[in-house]
Amino acid sequence: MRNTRADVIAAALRVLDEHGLEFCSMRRVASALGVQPSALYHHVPDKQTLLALMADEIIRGVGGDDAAGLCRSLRSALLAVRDGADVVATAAAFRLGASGLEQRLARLVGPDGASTLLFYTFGHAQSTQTRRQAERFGALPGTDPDAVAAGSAPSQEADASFERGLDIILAGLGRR
Amino acid sequence: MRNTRADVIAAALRVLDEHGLEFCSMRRVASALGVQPSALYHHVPDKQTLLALMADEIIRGVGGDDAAGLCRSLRSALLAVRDGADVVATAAAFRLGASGLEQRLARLVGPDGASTLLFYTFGHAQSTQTRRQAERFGALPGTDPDAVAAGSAPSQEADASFERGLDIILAGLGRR
DNA sequence: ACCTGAACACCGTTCAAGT
DNA sequence: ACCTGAACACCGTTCAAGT
Repeated sequence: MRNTRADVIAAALRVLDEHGLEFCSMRRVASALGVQPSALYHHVPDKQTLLALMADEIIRGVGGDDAAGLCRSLRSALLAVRDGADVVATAAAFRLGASGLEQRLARLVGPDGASTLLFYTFGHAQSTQTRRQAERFGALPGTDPDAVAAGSAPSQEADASFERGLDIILAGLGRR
Repeated sequence: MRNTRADVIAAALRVLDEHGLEFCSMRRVASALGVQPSALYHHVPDKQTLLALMADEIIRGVGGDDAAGLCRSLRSALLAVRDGADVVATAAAFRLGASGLEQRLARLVGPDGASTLLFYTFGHAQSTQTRRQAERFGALPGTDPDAVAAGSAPSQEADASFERGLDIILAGLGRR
């Protein structure tokens, strides 16, 4: 037995994190595995399914006691791998609601609160990752080069911004 | 003068609406225009720029007096063309904040309120469009076939769901 | 200015065939 | 069961050349 499905998923996540979603092709995953592209189809029916399996892996272990904790945990899971928010958001649209995460949230804040929190969390994470990549090679207007070089200022402000938006939604949920 | 940049954008939007983002390739836009693929590069530097121009066109005319009206107007613009939410969300990430729409919102509800509302509106619209497409050929679990056939029930519930989430965020914003 | 034709370096996926 | 090799129908983009 040369490779297993778990090997394929792990290799795909490595390629994703190193090169980004745009270059995470079946052919590249295959070559990262030292195998022909066609070999992947023995483990996975198609690319869409592979992306869904990657998404499951990315959000595996997300948890928390309250709504805010759950959202923070989800957010940090999405930000842990390059383009993670994109991968999970796209895949979650097909497999309804990110692996029961929506149900867990719904139990805490109701279905409307759950979807509102999820849309916000995914949107904010996607925006953060897009900005990160723009800074990586483009020098975004209005960005302090030193702060970018330090690598801490952008994520610090992103964290604070996320908390402020979260507070707004939670305040709205409390009003009933 | 055979074709202008506006012709290219219009053709691209037609292809998008008929076939979806997945099949909205430079080659298909070219053939919709009766022209060779390479001809497009006389009007547009690359595909990413064409998508940004399409996004500008999609949200052209979005407006409103208050935050809720602005969000509703944006939402209906996104839903008016197939995969519109995806196209605008991706392009808006590069050209900051959907053509000053974020600034307009920020003036009404502050910067955190603006981004929270935008993340929510884009996320909800994307989810609605993904569901629509799943229903189009896959029969989503838990969906009433008659309601799908009628074509009104899904969008009616989507509208109501959008309003409920909007209310939550606006209530949270009012609390300050 | 606008377009053609040909090429380059890629894609996802299928399928017979090997071990 | 797992993989190779070759093929098919696509991509985005470049570039010389035509009118």
